Amino acid sequence: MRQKKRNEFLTEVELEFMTELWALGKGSVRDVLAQLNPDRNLAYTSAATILRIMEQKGFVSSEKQGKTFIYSPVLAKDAYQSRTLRDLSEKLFDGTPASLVARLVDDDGMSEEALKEIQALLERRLTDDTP
Amino acid sequence: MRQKKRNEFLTEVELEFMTELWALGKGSVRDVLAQLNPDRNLAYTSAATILRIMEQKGFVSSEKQGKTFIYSPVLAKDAYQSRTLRDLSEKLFDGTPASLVARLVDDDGMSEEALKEIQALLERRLTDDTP
DNA sequence: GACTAAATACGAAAGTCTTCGTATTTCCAA
DNA sequence: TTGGAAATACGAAGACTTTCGTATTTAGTC
Repeated sequence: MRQKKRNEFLTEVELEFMTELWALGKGSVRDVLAQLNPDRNLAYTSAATILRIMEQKGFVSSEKQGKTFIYSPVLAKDAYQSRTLRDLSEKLFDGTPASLVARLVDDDGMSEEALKEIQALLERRLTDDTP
Repeated sequence: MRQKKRNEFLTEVELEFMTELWALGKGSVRDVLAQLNPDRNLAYTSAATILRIMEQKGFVSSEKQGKTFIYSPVLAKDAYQSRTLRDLSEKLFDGTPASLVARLVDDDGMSEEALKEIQALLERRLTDDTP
């Protein structure tokens, strides 16, 4: 029927965990659990399972410290951000990143400051490494 | 165990279908199916099921034409793009859209043309509606 | 009104995701 | 060295997604 899918993207909970690991640099199950919103109320074993699966999928690696696994991101946040934007641009913005930015800029949420910041980035990018 | 989640986002297949409906304006099961990549090889009944579920979820509406349902997007593409960007910005870019654009601009995949296009957008936005 | 091709309705199957409980392993302190 | 607390391993349950086959409904034709 349905074929197995090899997904290069994090699930919702995996992203939640990875975000904490990116912030921490690395950490044990308990470390990550401690970073989550207190209302989260996730069982310790659930967190352990999630990290174990993330390692199976290759998103994190681990080393033992005493009897505890210390997990580290294999995938850098920058790289994952790029990967995600590329995918989103393809799937929802006709493969043209400019239209993505257009939508973002058209939305009200952006301050003049933020707009200028981006403009400066572009300026730099266009002048710095033009062949 | 796990609580029901009321998701405002399209699944992968739903997005695939919605993309065709956005392009078509509206269409029957057969219309949408005809737009998909020929290699897709999806059974007619599968497509019908997907659209029926999308209607249950409120993403599309339908009207009968003869014995056929004609489906229309309820959610506009623009609005969904905004919704998606807001979510992505929150979850992966610390809630600062500027950092999202920064990542996009730093990536190699972008042509000078695309960069300039974005620059023009920002220019326009900054000059047009500054109070 | 009955027939038939086309459309819809629905349930089931297989995969993924998320959560947790139970069982097992492991370190270390007494 | 052994008892126990803490950690890991694993299976299972329940929700969701995607796909399709079978059953039913329906519009239009003779």
